[in-house]
Amino acid sequence: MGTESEAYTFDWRSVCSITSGLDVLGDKWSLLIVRDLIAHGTRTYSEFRESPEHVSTNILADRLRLLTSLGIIERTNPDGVARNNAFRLTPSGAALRPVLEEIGKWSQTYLKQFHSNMVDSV
Amino acid sequence: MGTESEAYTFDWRSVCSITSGLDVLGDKWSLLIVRDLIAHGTRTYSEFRESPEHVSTNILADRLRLLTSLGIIERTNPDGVARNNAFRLTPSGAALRPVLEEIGKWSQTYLKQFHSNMVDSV
DNA sequence: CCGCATCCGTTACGATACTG
DNA sequence: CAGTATCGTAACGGATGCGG
Repeated sequence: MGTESEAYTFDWRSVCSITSGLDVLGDKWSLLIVRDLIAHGTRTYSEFRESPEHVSTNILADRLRLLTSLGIIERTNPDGVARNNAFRLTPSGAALRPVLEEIGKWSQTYLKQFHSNMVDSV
Repeated sequence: MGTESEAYTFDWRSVCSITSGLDVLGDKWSLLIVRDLIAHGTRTYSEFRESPEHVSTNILADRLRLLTSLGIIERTNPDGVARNNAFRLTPSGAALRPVLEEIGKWSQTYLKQFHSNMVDSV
């Protein structure tokens, strides 16, 4: 298939806003990219790779493309070459902070019994 | 494999609380089960199936088992037969309400341009 | 009927190797 | 350094079967 792609086509499962949010963000990696950008401001491809969860390259590239196409993240130098061209949050992406905060608070309260060495974040 | 199973074993990707939350809830279905229980109080297996997203039976059974094993949901009649034995939220599950609210608010603000007939919920 | 388990084709994921 | 190609594995999703 094409090496370049815009136009992610979404199959929205229903008109429910929660469902639609999960259609986009309901996976194990997308919100971690947002987390890294909240924590660090900008982040290059290889810096994302250094995060402790160690996302694989194809998943990372796919999610960066997806989040970019939805206007959640963007390149810091849109017209530059990819090399050392970092990503940052758009206002849409920055608005995900409360989602991450609530997930973090819930996990610390209700998941610690299953995962004792858990730690704060964001 | 076994018809009965407790003991879901989790591979926590890191000590980050957000990551751990996504290890558990980072998929397209688990939080929709929680949504239905917030909206309706209790819900039987077949009632979950009637939700507009139409989860398939094996996924639903798997998620109900997972959420139960983590103490997020429970049977209304723990010692009764499965038939017409509804599920409800535990305090842990009820505490996920702010997560769903934030996802819903974000989607209504930033996803409506991609999904115009989206609607409120929870 | 209701609550699943099983089967099976399709899609997504994940590790690694490789390229401009 | 920023990805893409490949390929084996796991998850998903629909259909169906089956016991209670």
